[in-house]
Amino acid sequence: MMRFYRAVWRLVERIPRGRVATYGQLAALLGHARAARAVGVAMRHCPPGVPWHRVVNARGGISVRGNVAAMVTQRIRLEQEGVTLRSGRVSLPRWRWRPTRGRRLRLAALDRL
DNA sequence: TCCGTGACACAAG
DNA sequence: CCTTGTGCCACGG
Repeated sequence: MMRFYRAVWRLVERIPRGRVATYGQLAALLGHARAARAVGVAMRHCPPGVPWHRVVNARGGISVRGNVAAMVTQRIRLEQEGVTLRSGRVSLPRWRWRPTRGRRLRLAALDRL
């Protein structure tokens, strides 16, 4: 159980420092283009160690709900990594993580867990 | 098996 | 820019 969530966490761990990915982007990379919401739920149950703060919504904004502390933490951590926010949003063209396809990102392998 | 729950995305107004 | 409304879907009860 929770196969999808675990695949999401593993993928999030691949996001480099100073870069961000969107919920929809991660879902698509996992081959579930329409499961962006599920990715959000996966983030809410993130096990320690997963760089959840590098995941933002399609507009580059912070989507954390009902948790002011986490919301602030995400902004602080992103800034510490050099990601700049303007009006609470990051420029996706500038900071979006673009994984190199091919041997490195093995979707089949990710899907298997 | 059915049903409610979201850290989504996108289109309208 | 903001606010709704709608479509989507993995998960757990």
